[in-house]
Amino acid sequence: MFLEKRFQDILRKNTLFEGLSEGDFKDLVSHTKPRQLKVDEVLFRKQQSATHFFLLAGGRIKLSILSIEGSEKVVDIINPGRTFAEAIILNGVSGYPLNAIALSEAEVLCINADVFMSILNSSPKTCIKVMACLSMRLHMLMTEIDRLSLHNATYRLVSYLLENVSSDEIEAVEIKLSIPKHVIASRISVTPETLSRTLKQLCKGNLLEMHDRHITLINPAKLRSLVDI
Amino acid sequence: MFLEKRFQDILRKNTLFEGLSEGDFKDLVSHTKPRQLKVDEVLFRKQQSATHFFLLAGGRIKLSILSIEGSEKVVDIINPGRTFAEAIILNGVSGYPLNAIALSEAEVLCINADVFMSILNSSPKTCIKVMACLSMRLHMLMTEIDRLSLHNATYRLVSYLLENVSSDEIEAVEIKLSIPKHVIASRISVTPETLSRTLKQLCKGNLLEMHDRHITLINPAKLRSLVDI
DNA sequence: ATGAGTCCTTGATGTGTGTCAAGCAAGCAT
DNA sequence: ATGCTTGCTTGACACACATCAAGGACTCAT
Repeated sequence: MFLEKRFQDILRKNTLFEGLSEGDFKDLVSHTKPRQLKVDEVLFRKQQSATHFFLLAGGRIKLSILSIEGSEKVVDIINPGRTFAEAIILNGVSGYPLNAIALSEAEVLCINADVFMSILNSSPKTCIKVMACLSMRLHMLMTEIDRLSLHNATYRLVSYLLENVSSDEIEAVEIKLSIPKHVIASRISVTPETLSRTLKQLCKGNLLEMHDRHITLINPAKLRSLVDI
Repeated sequence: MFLEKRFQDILRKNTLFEGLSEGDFKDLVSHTKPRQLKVDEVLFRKQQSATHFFLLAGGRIKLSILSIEGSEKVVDIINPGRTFAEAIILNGVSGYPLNAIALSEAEVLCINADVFMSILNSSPKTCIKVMACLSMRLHMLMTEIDRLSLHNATYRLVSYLLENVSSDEIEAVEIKLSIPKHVIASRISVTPETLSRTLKQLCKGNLLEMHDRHITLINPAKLRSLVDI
């Protein structure tokens, strides 16, 4: 058991592992390695064989795919504490279906897929936890499809912003964007130009204020009413 | 055990249940009821409490959500043999996140969620199967998001059509659409008008022929090259 | 200081797709 | 036959958003 204590704590806190027996957890820990990433460093590429899944300990990571013309679409932005690629290893055979690239300096825990699978095979309780996690992610993706197909750029931007504040916020809130705007643009499937213009429009409508990466939601309730169904 | 033999066979063949012990399977069967649906009949509505999930034995069912203005978006079209709503019951508390409505006369098997959950709790093997199923669905949703955000109407239509033919088909293939075109339009997130125009364009480009609901893919390989990344 | 490289903004222009409106064909009830 | 409904098509038009092009503000290396 060589993994630093702080990493072990992070692992233990994650929903995926909190149900594990002490023995299973030790087993998992002994097969988990930390890895440091520099900005733009690639954790894994599409098609690469999926031997591990990951827990982000620090920094930001983008999951992205490449279109024919070479333009990049950011499918998801991973924040610290979240696992990713765990859905993929359940399919066993195939490789990663997308790229994982560091947006900033980052620290990930690499969890051995085989070890995790053998733990699942012996513990229904963990299985249920994992399934709950998967089905939550499914639900998120469904709402994402919802957004993409039913709504416009303003809607997508506003709901992205609102994800970053607690849902009962009434007062004005300031958000500090931790990633470049063009990454957010890709995340919500618009061009950087459109994002810029949409933000400006919202400012003009007195719904938010903006200074560089500091965005103040002046009236969260009103913004929420824009996107609620 | 009152369920008709043919229904039991359909259940047994599904990947979700093929790993079950004889005892568990009998248990499940005794809590599974068939249900007949007429065209446009509602199996369940959004928000309704999720007590069952389903296996389609015959006919077609659409899963859809409603936008603010009342327009409908078809999220998925279920074909016979597929289970649906099983991801939802893992979340326990909440209700169905979408509507399920029959596109034709249909026959569904209604599987009791509680019984299934208790089986999961005792059988890691089944858990893994379910997880594989969930993660496959995750993967499908991701490619769906991919399509929606990276590509245009033609792309989405062509890949929808290609889903209906085996992937090694070289010769011309005829497809008979089993559902109205406007449902397909909603499925691929375009209006019926756009679908009509796009089909016409593909005809003009000698990529397919169309007579009512009979569509002939003249050159599947060329179509595939349109959508492959 | 100077130049190069990001990141972001802004304007001009183009285009894909939605919207509105009309019409045709087929099926079905009266 | 007549009218009604449903599914589909077609044209005219509008608009959201992408694309192209340029420039400003900032950081960093030299």
